[in-house]
Amino acid sequence: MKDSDAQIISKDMVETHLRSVPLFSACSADVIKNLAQGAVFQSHKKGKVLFIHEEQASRYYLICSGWVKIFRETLDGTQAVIDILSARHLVGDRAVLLDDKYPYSVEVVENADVISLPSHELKTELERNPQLAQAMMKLMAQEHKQQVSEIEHLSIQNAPQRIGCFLLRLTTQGQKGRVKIHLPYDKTLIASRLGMQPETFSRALKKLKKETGIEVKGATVLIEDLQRLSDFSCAMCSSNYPCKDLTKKCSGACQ
Amino acid sequence: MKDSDAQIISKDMVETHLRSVPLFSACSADVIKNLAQGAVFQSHKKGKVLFIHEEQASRYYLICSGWVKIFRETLDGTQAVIDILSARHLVGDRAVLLDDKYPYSVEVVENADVISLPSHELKTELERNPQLAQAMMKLMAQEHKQQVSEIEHLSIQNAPQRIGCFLLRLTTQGQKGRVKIHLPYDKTLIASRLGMQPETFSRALKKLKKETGIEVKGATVLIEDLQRLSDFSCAMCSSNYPCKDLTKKCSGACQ
DNA sequence: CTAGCAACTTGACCGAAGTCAACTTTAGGC
DNA sequence: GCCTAAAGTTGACTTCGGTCAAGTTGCTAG
Repeated sequence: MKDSDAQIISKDMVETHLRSVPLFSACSADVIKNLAQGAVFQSHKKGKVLFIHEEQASRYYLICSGWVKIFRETLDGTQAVIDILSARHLVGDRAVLLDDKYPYSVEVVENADVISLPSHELKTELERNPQLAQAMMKLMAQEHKQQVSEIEHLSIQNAPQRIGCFLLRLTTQGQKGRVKIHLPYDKTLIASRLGMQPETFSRALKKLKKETGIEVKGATVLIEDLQRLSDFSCAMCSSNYPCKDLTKKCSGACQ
Repeated sequence: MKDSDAQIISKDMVETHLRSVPLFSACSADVIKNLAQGAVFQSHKKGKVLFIHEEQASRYYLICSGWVKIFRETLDGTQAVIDILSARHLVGDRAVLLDDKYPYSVEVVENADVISLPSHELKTELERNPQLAQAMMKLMAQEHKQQVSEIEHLSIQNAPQRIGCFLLRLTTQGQKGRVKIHLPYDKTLIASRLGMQPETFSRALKKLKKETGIEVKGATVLIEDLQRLSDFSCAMCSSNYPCKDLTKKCSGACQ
């Protein structure tokens, strides 16, 4: 069985997908057409590696569905999972700017449809299109903020708090009280995303249940009291203290 | 005693400092002049806070000398130190792009000369100057790479390895064999920069001595064998495995 | 030169998370 | 529907790093 398929889909489809990316949403039809040159749509199975760390970056990728894992790996196989991305996210686009090697590896972790795009078109478009460059800078500044949060979480939150924060980010803005959520991918994967072992995840989730009254059944989590979960998780998180005040914007704040 | 001084220094001086920043090095004299509008040069003592997390960002800062600490803080006072910057670095410039609040606090940790600059001029210059925008994107992509490394280090390196990596980054490219280096700031501060307690730092450094044969006397560290230190520290670091091969570029690689 | 204080070190202890192994549950392929 | 493999859980144990307390060192202001 093949673990990937280069499919012929219409140019229109590719362009529709491109337009769905926040970075490109304000681009004119012409710009989208340029960016779409040389695009290849592929359906990948779990396990497919899109590219690896230190490989020269010649293409970048748009995730249309499924999930991909961004990670780095030491010689002995220890992995550090940097992030896990889903639909409408780009990956590998940073290396384009620097004409450099990819700074990490990317692997499909839930069957994914992906559009592979040549770096060159994006690079030239960024050079001649100030609006796009502006959008790119904003996107990067936004992601910088999130990475700073990530570093903070790794350094000062304990395992149950990191899980709590993760759950809160799965809720949608403005929800209150009882909320039911569905874990987007394997618990083992969530564990590595949060920088802990599966065993630790399992035990920490148990502790979180006891501390915040959430209920867990398989991949379904019932949060009995959002505020209580937020109080517990955000105690060790600087994200604007209103994070504690769910009526404002907890889930958004914990970024 | 005042802990800061707004000094009148010549416009020329300010412009010279601006030109020393990699981001601005390729800018024309006119652009530099624009950016320098409303600049204020200040000498700050240790402890001075430049700005705090969640404050609306109206200015950004250029460090001319000394050291400043970028950090986030929870309600109970626990700090996560994100980075520690010195001369020719900008801080607070990301928030400019987003017209947003600062995503962290910044405090002077070694008496520092700082130039405070209005966000507005940078923002308009980035909008109308594609070369500058291009340079900004490259800078951000570069820093993104470093932050990914930071996340990796926090998740998979232990305390002695993180210290080893820090020491390696203090050596200059291409050095070999015996190297003498000077710690740039307090050990306590290095400890927090590396996400550990001062006691842990002290013990981990002792362990690093035993494992790699380095010698420590106050703030002076004598690395007997760079390769040996690199082998030990970079075992838990994905940064291009040649990192292990110092003849190439270890210190640069561990970024 | 000296007093005082901050930085640093060391020891004893504790708790969080990692490791290893055994076991249960779940989900996908035939 | 059954079988297998992977995912998840649990227990026992270890290790690393944090905490608290008691030093020591070293700098600096007077």
